[in-house]
Amino acid sequence: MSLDDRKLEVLRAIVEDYVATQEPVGSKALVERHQLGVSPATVRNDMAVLEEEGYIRQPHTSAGRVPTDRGYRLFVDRLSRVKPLTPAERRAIERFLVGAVDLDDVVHKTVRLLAQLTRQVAVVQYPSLQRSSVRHLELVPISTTRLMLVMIADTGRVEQRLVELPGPTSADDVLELRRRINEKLAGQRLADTPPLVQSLVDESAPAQRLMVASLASVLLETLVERTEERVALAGTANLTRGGVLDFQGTLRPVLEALEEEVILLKLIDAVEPSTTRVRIGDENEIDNLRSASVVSTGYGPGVTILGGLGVLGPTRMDYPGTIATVRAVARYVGDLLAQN
Amino acid sequence: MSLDDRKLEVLRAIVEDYVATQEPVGSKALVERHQLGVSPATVRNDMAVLEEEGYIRQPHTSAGRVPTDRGYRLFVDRLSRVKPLTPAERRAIERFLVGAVDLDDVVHKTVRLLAQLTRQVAVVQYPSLQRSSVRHLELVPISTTRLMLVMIADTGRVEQRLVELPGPTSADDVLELRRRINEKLAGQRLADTPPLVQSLVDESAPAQRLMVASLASVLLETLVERTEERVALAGTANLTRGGVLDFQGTLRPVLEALEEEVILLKLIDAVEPSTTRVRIGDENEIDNLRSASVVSTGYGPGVTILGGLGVLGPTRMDYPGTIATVRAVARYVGDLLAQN
DNA sequence: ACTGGCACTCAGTACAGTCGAGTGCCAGAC
DNA sequence: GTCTGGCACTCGACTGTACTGAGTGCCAGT
Repeated sequence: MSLDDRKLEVLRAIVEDYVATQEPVGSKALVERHQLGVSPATVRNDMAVLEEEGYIRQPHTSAGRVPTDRGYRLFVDRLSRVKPLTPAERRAIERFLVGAVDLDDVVHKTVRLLAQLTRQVAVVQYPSLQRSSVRHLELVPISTTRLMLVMIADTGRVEQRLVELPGPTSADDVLELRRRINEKLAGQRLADTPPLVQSLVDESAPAQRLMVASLASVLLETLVERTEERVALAGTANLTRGGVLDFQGTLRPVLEALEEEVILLKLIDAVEPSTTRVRIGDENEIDNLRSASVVSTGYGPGVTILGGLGVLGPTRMDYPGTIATVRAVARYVGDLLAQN
Repeated sequence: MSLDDRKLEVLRAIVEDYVATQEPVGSKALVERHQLGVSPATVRNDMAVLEEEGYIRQPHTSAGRVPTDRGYRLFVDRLSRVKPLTPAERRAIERFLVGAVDLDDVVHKTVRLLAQLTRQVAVVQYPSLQRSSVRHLELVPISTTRLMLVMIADTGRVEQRLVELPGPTSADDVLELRRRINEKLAGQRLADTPPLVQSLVDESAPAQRLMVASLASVLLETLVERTEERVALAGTANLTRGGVLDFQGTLRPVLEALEEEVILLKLIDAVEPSTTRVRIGDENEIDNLRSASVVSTGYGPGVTILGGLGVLGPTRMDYPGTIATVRAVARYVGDLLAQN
């Protein structure tokens, strides 16, 4: 059965009012606040149908209606247009990078900006290594049997790892290796490096092969296997807005989930820039976040994806506004990083 | 007026019971649970005195007593002995570093361990740059007018910054500069570098002086001015233990405070290893944390301080246990970092 | 100096009654 | 067929009252 236009209009009104007031909304209040052109009784009938279809529900008899996850879903998909940003928001975004000196700085400023604008918890992934290229590899001798490997990516990310060598190695050998390694890998996309690293070992003089191999294994780990991407988080204090009502009484599970980097990454994992993903309540795979919604998107110059970012809040959130902000910030950060 | 031994014993009993049960403790329950050897009536008299002196208070008439900040202070200073760690805790600490591959790893594992053992919010500062030495400086050309400066400290910390050059610079010049800069700075303590950096500029050929100067300014910023130390945080979910009772009803202010790195650093700023600082409730300088307590100490090999670490929880916390754990972890991390 | 006894206080709980927002349903109007 | 006004009904929220019991302060007695 399909819903006619007025019923959809009623649903929209319910979502908007509920998001604004955080209180179940009744038929009378609804006709007063919106120009629906019909009487409360009619609205009641519509509500009954909407409830039957699972878009809204009553917390208890003799209370108003509240949208369900499914109701929000319909609202997001068909009933909301993206809200244009206010000039103030626009200005905030443009001003936020003043004095952003390096990648860390950009990411931190971005995540705080996002948290502040949306008044939710914000998550920003560092530019993914998978999608970056090697700019330079540096080998710094720590002792005769230890090296520090430093990898600089074109996105500005810097990763370092300690390498234990199988035996003493001369400074000259290290220098020579450094030259070869850069010759081979600089400019390559990280995803393409594994065979190159292997060839590096194969082409080594027998005397050095062992040493090169131990370096190579750390290198591979750093470049590829250690997919563990980094993320920044801000705005957890926003979880306490709206009292204890959201998140069914306790922040516990939400805070726990936010402590796990793996979970954060799942929340915002790669979506093409220009598309925005909205996960509402139960749609979340993570059990602890069944009472939350996540709005996320990818960022990067043009259509390439460097990483993801997004916000997390109660299902009762201002979806149009949040989506608009997340998109705007993502676009801005993408362009900004493209400049470097 | 001084308190006789039994009154102190009563205070200790109150603190211990309250921490365990989180409920105001009355005179009857007290004599039942502790061998005080006197009757409830006597205890009541003692309580009246303790209350008059400000060590305990009644949430309301006809309720038991609750320790005040002042009461906890006395308890910590004079009534508690450091609780020995359980074997399980001991094992956990010893096992935590398995596979810690670099500094980031060590810090993250430490902060999680600390949060888990104390069941509080844990904060760990990265080894302070101020107290580190330069191991190596690397200059990586990005374009003819841009360099990336990478500084590797002996503690394993790596800092990077982008440098905009005043004009095109050849690769050879960069290499030469790299050599000179390392010759001058490698092995030096960061705090001692400013005059050396200046001399580097002064000794440059006039043609290069401008370029060196711009590098030098970024260098100084990175090494010294940018005192902004890094911290890691874990266990915020622990704030929700004990219901909404702790932190007078709302986590808001606490979560807000924890978002500010500057505040976190203040919480755990340098105390000599081997001393432990305890700040109880109102003793905290930060208004948002007036309902919390912080236990912190410094870590480092021997008596040198590399950084601070600590935990934050409700004033109603298990001080002896927490203090013991914080100390043990600090000592362990200090030794661990000394090995590198 | 300690104790037992006693009157008192007051948060918490349980219960009954009222209020009102909101509903579902139905007969009638358009 | 669709909408509306009317009406009876439900039930959470609030109010007032009464009761309970943990805990107290004080005092007279040992």
